[in-house]
Amino acid sequence: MGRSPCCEKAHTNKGAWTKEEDDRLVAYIRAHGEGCWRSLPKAAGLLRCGKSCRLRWINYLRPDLKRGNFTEEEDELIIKLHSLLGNKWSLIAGRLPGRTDNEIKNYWNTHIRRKLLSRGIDPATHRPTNEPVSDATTMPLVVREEEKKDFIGALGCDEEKSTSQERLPDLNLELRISPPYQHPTEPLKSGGKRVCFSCSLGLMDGEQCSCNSTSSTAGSSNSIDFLGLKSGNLDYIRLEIK
DNA sequence: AAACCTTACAACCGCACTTGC
DNA sequence: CGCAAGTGCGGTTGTAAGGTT
Repeated sequence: MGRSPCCEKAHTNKGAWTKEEDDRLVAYIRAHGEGCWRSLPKAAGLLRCGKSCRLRWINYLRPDLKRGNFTEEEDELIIKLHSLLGNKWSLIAGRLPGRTDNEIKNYWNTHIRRKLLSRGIDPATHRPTNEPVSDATTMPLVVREEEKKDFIGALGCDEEKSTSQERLPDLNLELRISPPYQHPTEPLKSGGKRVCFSCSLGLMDGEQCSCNSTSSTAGSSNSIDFLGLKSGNLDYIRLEIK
């Protein structure tokens, strides 16, 4: 017996949402909060599938959505994050406040792909389109042989100790993006300034941000080039390995 | 003005993952 | 441990709007 359908398709509306449906959904979520999407449509008096309600809320009705055109800074950030993360739209959206994964995905497919192609860059690999394709160059985060050694070294695992028969331990290469770690009690580096994540990623500048950082304005020569996002020379060696 | 084409984006679908029993 | 339900994600489709012929 297979999985039951997520909703009773015979009794649900499809297609574009009406103003009345939007109002009902917003009113219900304001009163009861998000969650339990499966039971929400019935409780809110909507003839919609729970998934459809969730999508409508997340992508269109949420009050914290930015809407409007993407800025040049957002464009560049999306390109750089995509080169790091690939088609992980939800992760990319997590770095762009007020933007949704669906919005970024659509924007990528309609605008940025073309923009990169016009620059002679393959949007899938982020490499020049005229560059010969090989296994070592097709994936954004492929670790080449010489770089594997760096990884092993960074993990504190001496390769010489592992015989060819010995199986290397399974590595969890789940990547987490975070600013360089600074211990709260450690003396401050970088000219006595702490690193602000928003500023170093270019999401805010020193004046907008409450970090009071004067040296972290996007583009400033004093600011940290986090993972090479500013220079374009991606530095995944510094990505934290769990 | 009409037909056709292109673009943009909302919405759907199916699969994978997580969680609870 | 296995199963089912619930949820989230990414790929794809449908269609309205605008542009071109």
